[in-house]
Amino acid sequence: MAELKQAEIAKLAGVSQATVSRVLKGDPQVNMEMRERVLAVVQQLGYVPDARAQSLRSQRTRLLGLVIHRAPDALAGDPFFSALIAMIVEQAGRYDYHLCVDTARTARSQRAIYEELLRTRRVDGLILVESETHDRRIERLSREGFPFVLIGRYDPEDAVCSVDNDNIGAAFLATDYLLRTGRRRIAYLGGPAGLTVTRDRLQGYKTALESHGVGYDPSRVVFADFNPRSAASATTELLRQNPPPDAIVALDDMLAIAAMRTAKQHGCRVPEDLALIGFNDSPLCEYVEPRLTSVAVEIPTLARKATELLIELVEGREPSLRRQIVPARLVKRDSA
Amino acid sequence: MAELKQAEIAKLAGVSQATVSRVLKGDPQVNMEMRERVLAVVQQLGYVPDARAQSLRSQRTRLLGLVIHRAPDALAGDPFFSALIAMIVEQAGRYDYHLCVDTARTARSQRAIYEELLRTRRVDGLILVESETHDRRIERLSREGFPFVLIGRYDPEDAVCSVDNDNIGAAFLATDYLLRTGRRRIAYLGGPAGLTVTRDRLQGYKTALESHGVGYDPSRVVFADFNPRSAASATTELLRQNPPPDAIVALDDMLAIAAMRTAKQHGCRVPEDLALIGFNDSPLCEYVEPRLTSVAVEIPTLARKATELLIELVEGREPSLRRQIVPARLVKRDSA
DNA sequence: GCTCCCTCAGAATACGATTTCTATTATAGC
DNA sequence: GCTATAATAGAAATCGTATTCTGAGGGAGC
Repeated sequence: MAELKQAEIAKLAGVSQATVSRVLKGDPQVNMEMRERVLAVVQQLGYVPDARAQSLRSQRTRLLGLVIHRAPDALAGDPFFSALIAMIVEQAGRYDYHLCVDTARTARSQRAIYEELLRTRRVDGLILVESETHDRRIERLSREGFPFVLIGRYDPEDAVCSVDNDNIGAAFLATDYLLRTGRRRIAYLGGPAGLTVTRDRLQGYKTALESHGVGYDPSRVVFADFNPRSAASATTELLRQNPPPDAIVALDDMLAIAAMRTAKQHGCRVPEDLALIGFNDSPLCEYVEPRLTSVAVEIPTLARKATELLIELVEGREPSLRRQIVPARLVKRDSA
Repeated sequence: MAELKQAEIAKLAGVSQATVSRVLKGDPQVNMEMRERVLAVVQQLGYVPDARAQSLRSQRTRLLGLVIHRAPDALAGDPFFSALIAMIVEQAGRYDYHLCVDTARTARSQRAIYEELLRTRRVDGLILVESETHDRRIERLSREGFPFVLIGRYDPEDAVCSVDNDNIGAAFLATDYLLRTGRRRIAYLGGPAGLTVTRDRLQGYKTALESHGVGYDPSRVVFADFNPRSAASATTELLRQNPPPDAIVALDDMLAIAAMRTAKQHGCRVPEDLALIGFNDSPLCEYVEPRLTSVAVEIPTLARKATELLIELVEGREPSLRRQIVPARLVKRDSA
């Protein structure tokens, strides 16, 4: 099978190469007879245009980028990301885009990877997750005018396109529920302190406490990295207090489950002595004992909106809504 | 910031564009003085070559493809794939390759996506997972001479490059362990019957039974799709038998955990009445109650070898080993 | 002193598509 | 019947880099 190019098709169809291109692009300026002649040959040979050449000429790769800021092993067990990736891929596919996934464990390699993706023009746009409160990537990308969408929130820059869970509302929901069911010594187990999501949920937690007239006690707030050891030691710190908390709102299900294990090891009964609420409503929740109550964030919606928004930016349309909030809801199970 | 091209750099450094290209490619045929002059300008302006142009000219995109044959929602909760993706990305990055992830839920879209990735030359090579016993993708790719590596095994074609867990050995390990601990009515809960991995592990299971002189009973073998309902109903089918099995070897941890839940709902005690062993040693195992005994497959090793093998193929080197087997080991916990 | 070869850098071309420009033909308008 | 205009397809330029081809200059060998 000889290498297929538009030139070959053109020769076989007895037209010029420009015409072949026009037919394939659906240009209306080409008459029926020619169009059919070309399409016949294209069909017969199964010709598909070379994406590399298209990319160069059109300055578009039809590739979107997703960079995940975690070491591969911290990512490995996390169902949030496989869901996110799957949904973005799915959604991008609808518009004929593909997804390029990268990871970057260290801060240095993070910058390098953004530099590379941006400068080499390998991708048309980027989806960012796990933003920090002062995020150099975001400032950089904004300055360069490179299309990107944030999954999460970013305060300083107002023009940044973002799609976010209603994290403040979600944490409020969880904390409020615990308060209503009689808990009073509610602790907050956050992720890394620099993450926007950690701060937003802390905010919702505080607001709920206030609305019930329960004092906010900073010693009941701890932070952990996304690994079991860190989560366990943070939980232990909470449980050692006197009196110990009677409930924990955790940043995500993995942390909540790690806390559950630790609590059990300390002889705590869940939910009698300690109520637990996680985030993400991951499949895990159903499988642990007791089943974990969790705040469901709609990952598919999040992914869909982010992807659509990014594609709008990439294709130069002005998005109708630059910031979108996806509501969350509490899924009650047995742990709280 | 004006558009940066080699031509601009060349002008500023007072050399030809060809020289700039040569310097950046590390061509030894260019003397020190010029090299430094060019590099100075490159550094100063932060110039990085355009990947699209490089792709067209060199006929290489430096992109590898991974196509996952599951509906996004079946993928969502599965930690195996996030681990796999993370590790492949990591490994590919070492060689300056990126990863493009696609999903394809239906058979038709599967073929379309392979067609597309292959014909458009958007990726340099493909990693295939979850191969079937008669896999048209594989035959197609082989015929076209397109570089690809299989994670899994494929019998008919001998020249196919693949990296696989020692699935037969692993299932033997699990089954043998159950037999040694006194179980006799051991069932096998497989995935979709067409998958090679389902068959290979069935093979190991059978061999172990035979080696202990325990008869193989086909009614103790059931298959399920990768979703909780399917797993639950397959398990129920097993438990309804008389006498019911006293152990289940499941194809993966998700299935094993689904089986565990179902068994509990039927009033079965685990492991007293029913022992359970899963596969993948995912983080889940630690979190369920009782903790799940599982066969650990080394996902990082698998991903690393597959990626390295694929890159060898892509770059036209003859790989030293076309088929590699990664050993598995049993991680004993509380469920068996 | 001349040739030969070697080193090295610039000029030119190729990669495969898209798009602008140009030319041809047909049609309309008067 | 002649020009103005549209419709349409071919020719040519372009995207930014890699590489082949070409030529200039210098050193070695006789």
